[in-house]
Amino acid sequence: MSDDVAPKKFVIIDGKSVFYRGYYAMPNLGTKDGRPTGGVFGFATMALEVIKRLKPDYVAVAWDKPKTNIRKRLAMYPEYKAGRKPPPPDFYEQIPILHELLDAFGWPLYELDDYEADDIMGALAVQARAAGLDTLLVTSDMDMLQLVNGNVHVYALKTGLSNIELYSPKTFEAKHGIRVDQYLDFKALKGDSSDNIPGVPGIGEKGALELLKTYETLDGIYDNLALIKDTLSKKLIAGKDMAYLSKELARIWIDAPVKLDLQAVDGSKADPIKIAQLLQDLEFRSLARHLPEVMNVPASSLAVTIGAPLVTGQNVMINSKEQLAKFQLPEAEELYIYTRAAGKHGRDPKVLMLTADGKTTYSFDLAKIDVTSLVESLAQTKKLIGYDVKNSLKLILELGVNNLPSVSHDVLVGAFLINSLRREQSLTDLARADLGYDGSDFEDLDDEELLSRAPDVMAVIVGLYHQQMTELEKIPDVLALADKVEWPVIPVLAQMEHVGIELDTNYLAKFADEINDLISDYEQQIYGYADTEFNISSPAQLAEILFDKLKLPTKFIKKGKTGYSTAASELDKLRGDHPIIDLITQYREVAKLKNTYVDTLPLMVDDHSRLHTTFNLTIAQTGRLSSTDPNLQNIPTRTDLGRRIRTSFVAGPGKKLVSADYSQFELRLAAVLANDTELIDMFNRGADIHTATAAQVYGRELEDVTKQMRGAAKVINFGILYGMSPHGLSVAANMTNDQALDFINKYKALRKPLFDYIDQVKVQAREDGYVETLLGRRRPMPDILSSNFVIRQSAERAAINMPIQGTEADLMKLAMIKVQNILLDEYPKSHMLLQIHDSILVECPAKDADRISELLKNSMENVYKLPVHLAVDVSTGDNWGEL
DNA sequence: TCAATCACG
DNA sequence: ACGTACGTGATTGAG
Repeated sequence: MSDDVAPKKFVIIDGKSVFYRGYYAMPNLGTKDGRPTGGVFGFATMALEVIKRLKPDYVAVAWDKPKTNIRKRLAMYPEYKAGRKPPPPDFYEQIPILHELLDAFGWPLYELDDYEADDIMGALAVQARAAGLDTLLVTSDMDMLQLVNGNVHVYALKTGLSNIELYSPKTFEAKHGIRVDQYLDFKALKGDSSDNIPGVPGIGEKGALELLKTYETLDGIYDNLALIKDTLSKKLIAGKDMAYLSKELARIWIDAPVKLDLQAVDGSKADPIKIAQLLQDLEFRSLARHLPEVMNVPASSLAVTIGAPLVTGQNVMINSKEQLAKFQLPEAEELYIYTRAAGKHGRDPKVLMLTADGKTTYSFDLAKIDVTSLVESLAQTKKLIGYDVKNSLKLILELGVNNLPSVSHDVLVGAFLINSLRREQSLTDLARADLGYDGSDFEDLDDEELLSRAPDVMAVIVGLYHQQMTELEKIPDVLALADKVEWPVIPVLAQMEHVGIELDTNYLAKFADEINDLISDYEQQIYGYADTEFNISSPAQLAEILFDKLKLPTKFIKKGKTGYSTAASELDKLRGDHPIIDLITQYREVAKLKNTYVDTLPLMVDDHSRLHTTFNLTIAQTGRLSSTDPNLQNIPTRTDLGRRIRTSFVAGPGKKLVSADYSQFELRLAAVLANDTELIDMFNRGADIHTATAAQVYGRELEDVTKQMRGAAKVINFGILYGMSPHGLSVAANMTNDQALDFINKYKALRKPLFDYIDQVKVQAREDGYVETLLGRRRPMPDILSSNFVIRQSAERAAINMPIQGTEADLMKLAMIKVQNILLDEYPKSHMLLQIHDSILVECPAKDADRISELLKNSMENVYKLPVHLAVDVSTGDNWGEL
């Protein structure tokens, strides 16, 4: 292919359909000062994609006039497009912005009274063909297929905002069995509910396709009515007028009085600087960043608009003993720090960088020098500001320094505290999003490159820190939470991750043998019943065996996208129908244990047989920790077999494990948050809360409460914290819907303050757009105003739960800080090892076990002044399974 | 990469 | 008519 032969490309965008996409996909998108921008964002995203992918020479945008009266079609059929709702006001607010954007691109907008966008596109396409152009129509409207021919192509909008795909006639044919030129006749028969085009009553998609496959065209069908069976031909005769009317309604006109002016649609007039400014103003930062690449212009030409280049200072590289000996820590009390370590669990320190203000950065090559004594002095005198400071503190611990500096700010955690919904987590992502950084990924640099770019890294951390402090000062509660909880917990977690927990791999190896025997035993039995070997772990294959081969009843079984569910809750409904069900359940239990724990945990221990998890502070929307690699917060406890995994977690030689659990932590906190004095009193009297609740709901004496009553009360006591519905209760407590409804009503009357509180949280979420914990941690709740019922309800349940679960998380962190302070002071050989949301696990010298138990109970129960008594249970043993 | 499943609080 | 309890992470199979 040579350039002089290739025809020029003319892209015509169906503006409104693209705009609508964005408008509905991102209903909440807006600038900080409140201008809605969802539709514009959709259009801008698509516009960049069009430039990048289609590389057009000419571009035009077709638009339905806001008050088009589409007179001609209405004259034919007054109901045309009836029943369409007008778009809401924030739709129109965005139109002037769109005009600005089009102006920057230099793309003309074609709109005409009495003509729909379709017709304008049709007319332009025909004229473009005459001018020898290749025309690419970008739209989600399949009606455009009418226009397809050798020079006119349709690009369909696929899912997502920047996804366009050539809608080729061949694919169309393969999928539907008719050609694109039969599309208009197809629509004439089938109709279109969205445009209110009637079609032939009684004929739908299937019938229309069949007829057209046989008789080619609408005329062909009516010429051969005699050959069509009676029931169908009657419908066709009755609907003949409607069919031909529909055809005219759906026909795209090509005679709209628009004149294609190649000068006007010349795509090369786009002004990258203007576009960049506008995108920046609309706060579409990621789009702005991609602009240089999309428009094929140097990034530097747009640097001023898409983000000020980093102000970086000088780099003082320190990679020899001599240089290190001369080095003196800067005077400042607060130091910025960034570190990198390599190897399993960061065992191998590589890079350290420090600065007091970003002007002079000291970068240390840890492969060449030992900074232990430097780091030691750091610990005594400095407060740190960094990115993922926990990681830096672990590097310090790794060097053998146990006295950690305190944390003054962490830009990773800070970004999360300010907005937990944002996706950016890596340093590079944060720099790009908040500082307009447009360089390469810091994470991709090798150690040497990273050292040489230390001033950039530090400039980013300094920049993020100042930006975040400005934000945090506007939300003093969150700032206080950061200072009291979030920063101080970081060294605690660093220490826990560093110490790790011992795993008895011998015990686990023996358990593995048993498990393997069990698994092959279950496998053989299952294959026997199935009369074939298959992959029991594949839900697809399992469903086939159960429901096709064994013909088990599917009446009550949930159906997902991929077929019938084989989840435990569904299999439970089939118990008793076939012995294979119980076997599958048991197989799953042991297979899970084997794959997730027994086989994998031993591979992750260090030289001392200890496991080191990572606690993440910036994942859980409620403020809880999460644990990864391995996750030590979901070690089994609910079954006998599972508990044996816990047994393999042991105390080191001469030591004991002590666990301390808050009892009914969340329900107690709910009582406090709702100020439900009766519930608080019950807790403070030391009552069995579920039995007492059941007695109240059923109007019985305590001793007359049956197991079942208590069980139901327990379910709702927990369910209430998650916004449980009557249906949920009936399933979980195994009662009928009516019983559940009745139960909930009585409970509501009994716990009025609790329900008032729940309502109030929902109101607050709607008014403020966020909910918060007792200590001020926030969770944004954008979906609380969703027009989608299901999404809105789900947001309401999350909103109800967050203050409770989040306050639990906040207080637990406070308790850990308190415990750690005492341990460091008085029991330096004792260490917290794990936190599992409402409990902590401590390892201590055997002789200290009793005192540590007492200490934990005391510190945790008195962690925060509350009207409710917080009860903590402690227990001691040689392994976790005993506790 | 996603969906399904199941481990925990 | 819809879907049905919050918050996580790891593994597996399949596209």
